[in-house]
Amino acid sequence: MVAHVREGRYEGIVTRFPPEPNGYPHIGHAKSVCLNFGIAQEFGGRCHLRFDDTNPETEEMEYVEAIKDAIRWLGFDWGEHLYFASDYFERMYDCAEILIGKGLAYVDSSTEEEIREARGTVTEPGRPTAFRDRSVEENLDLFRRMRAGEFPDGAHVLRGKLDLASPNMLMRDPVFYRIRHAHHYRRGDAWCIYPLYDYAHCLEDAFEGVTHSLCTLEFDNNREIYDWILDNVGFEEPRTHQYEFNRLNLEYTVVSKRKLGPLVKAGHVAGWDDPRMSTLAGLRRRGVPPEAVRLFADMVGVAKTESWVDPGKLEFAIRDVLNRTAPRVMAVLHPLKVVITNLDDGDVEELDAPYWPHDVAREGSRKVPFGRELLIEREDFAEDPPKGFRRLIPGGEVRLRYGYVIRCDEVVKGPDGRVMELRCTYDPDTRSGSAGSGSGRKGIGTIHWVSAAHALTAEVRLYDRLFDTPNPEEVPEGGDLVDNLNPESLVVVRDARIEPSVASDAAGTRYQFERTGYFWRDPVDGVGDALVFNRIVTLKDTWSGRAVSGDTSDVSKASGEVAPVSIREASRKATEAPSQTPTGGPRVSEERAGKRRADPELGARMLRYVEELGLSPEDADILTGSRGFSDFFEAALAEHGDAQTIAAWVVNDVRGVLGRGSVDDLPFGGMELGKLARLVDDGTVSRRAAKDVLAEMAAEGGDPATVIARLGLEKVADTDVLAGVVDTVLAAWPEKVAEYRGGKVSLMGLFVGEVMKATRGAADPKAVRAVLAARLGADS
RNA sequence: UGGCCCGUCGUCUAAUGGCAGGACACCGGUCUUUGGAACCGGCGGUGGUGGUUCGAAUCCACCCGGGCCAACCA
Repeated sequence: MVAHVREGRYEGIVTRFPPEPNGYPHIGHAKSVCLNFGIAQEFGGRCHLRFDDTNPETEEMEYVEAIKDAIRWLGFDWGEHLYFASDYFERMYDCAEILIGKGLAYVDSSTEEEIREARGTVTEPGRPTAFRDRSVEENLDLFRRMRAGEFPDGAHVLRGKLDLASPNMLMRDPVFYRIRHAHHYRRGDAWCIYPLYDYAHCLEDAFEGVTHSLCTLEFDNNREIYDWILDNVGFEEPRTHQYEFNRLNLEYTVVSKRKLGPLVKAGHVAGWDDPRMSTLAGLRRRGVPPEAVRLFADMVGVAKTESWVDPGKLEFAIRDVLNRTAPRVMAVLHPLKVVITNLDDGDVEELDAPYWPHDVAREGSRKVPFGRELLIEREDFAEDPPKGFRRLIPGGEVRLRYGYVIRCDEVVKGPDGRVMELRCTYDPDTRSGSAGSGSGRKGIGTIHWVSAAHALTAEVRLYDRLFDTPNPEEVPEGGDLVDNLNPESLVVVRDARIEPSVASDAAGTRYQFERTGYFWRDPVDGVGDALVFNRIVTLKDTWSGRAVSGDTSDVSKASGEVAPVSIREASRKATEAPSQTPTGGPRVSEERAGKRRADPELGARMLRYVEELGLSPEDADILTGSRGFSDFFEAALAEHGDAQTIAAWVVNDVRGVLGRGSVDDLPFGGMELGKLARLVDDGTVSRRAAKDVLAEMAAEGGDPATVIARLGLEKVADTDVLAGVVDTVLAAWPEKVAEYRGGKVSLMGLFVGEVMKATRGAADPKAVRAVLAARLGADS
């Protein structure tokens, strides 16, 4: 795409996000949205929002609104470029008539079953149905009557007339239109024929002037039809082209409308916007800031390899954003009463507590009341502390965040032995920020707290991942997705206590509850007086992780639990399993062997290449894969004479420039290759530069000597000349030279490469290496 | 089983045939009135075997592994 922009191939970049409005968008869609809108932004182009609503049976207005909401929430704007595929039905219809007129589409009156059956399988070609050879007139007539509503559902379809024997199943006369007397959510009953994806999508892109149509990997096979339709309808270059990227897979979650829906229906979650859902509505309700989703999309990137992303990455993105934007307040989830014995009932001090830690450059603070009765987190006290415990213990001290150091003098227990209350004394000289605040108490822990008399009671919903296996969709025989649900994905704490300041905060404020995580008020259940908080994400916790791995490893071993293996690694293990046993015989392609059996002459050449010419069986195999290829080799050999050299050129380099084409399409023949090889031998051109010459010949044709002259690639092997270039290069990379002399010999490639670049590939690399070695070895 | 796509640190992702780099995770340290954040350091990778080349993650071959395709869904 960068290349397209540089070449000026398109006037401007146009992308599109093309959802079907048949469900709620999820985090996977967010990746696509960020990609499409992000590219448009980056290249100064535009991105369309287009609803791909060609299937009247599944689509609803509710979903188009949900999708628009989600995109706006993510922070993107389609401006005036809002489109609906259903608005293009008339134009699509016209295109179909063009195809019919060209004899490239026909009305098939077979049943669905018959068509499927006649399509063949991946190993057997398809065969025509009885209607494939209808006349243009008959097809046109039938198609018009299909539109007019003369036929019931399924009576006819319009199919492209492509190639029933294509190895690509999608090219075996795909269905373009089907009859559906269904009510469309936007077009009502205006149409009773509806186009299918492969037919419609490329046209939609083309109508809108899209330049880059980005879709997920599984549409790879569809690209062939995409191009076929556009070419045959008559769209000319520069037109839209399809490019594929990897869809987002997130471990421990499902990213699929099809799988998400049943969870909602069965009541395993509270709805499409349940905060545990991977829907954008769910993420949004949970409190995830949109900026974090965008950051996450950037972090995972795009590629063509199927990837499974660790949800820890999303969590990192969320924390990264919230750390900078969420004010700190204090809340106690599991309260334990602390009585400050050297304070009287009426003693209340308003302590100043900044909203931001020292490393977040923001201003602001609130008052937190401090009095005789406090509440601290139950787990911040331990009668029998583990090693390294830095919180309150009997007789020990701890600092109250923004307040004083207290000492635990007495532990009061109930009849059942449960700790009911801690009786402590505070040290008035240690108020946070005061002169004596740190005196002699380095290394002391700090805990959060609230004043019992002033704290507000709140419900806090602690969310965790919805599933407890990396790939929830992978279920054993007879199992169900539901079996993989994490039973602790939601823990509700009903009597948490929170400092009173939050009552007056703006709606939508995201907080950090110090030391416990990021939270915000649930936008549905937490409005008005109802204090209901959702945990957005925990804080990173290096302590409990350590404690857990230390304490419970034996337990998990005993219970037979196996550490979850990542999906990628599992597949790699499978790769390694079969031992690599190099077979004794030559490795030849079965396909080419077949061709040789069919053409005895090729078989004979194979034999001759190995026995007379002394080529390796592998090379001989490739060279005899077809008559054309073999002829090319022989023509080159006739010109040059050395079989090894020519074989290497043909096998490794000619095939490289060929791409998908055949040698017969090359604008030069074997003879020219032979000449080129001779020019390498006689020192006219370096082998390296000769590759560039070959590429040029493949692109423009021509005689090798002429191309060399035109490109100015005559070999430079003169030591003095090279020495000059070498010195220039070394002078430009002083620190690399030092590293090289320090032992990093892999840098030689860099130097050689730079010299080659400076001479545009004309230098003799062997000579360069020699000069370089001399220079770098000397004066060290 | 035919065709197509894809294999780079545990994970995600870079590297016109020329320095295998970044991020997350993990481990260690510094700092710290959040066991947070920040900072510093460490661990760790080109699926395999051959070939071409001065030089291969990149080009060629074979093998291994993964994915997609036989809806009148998208």
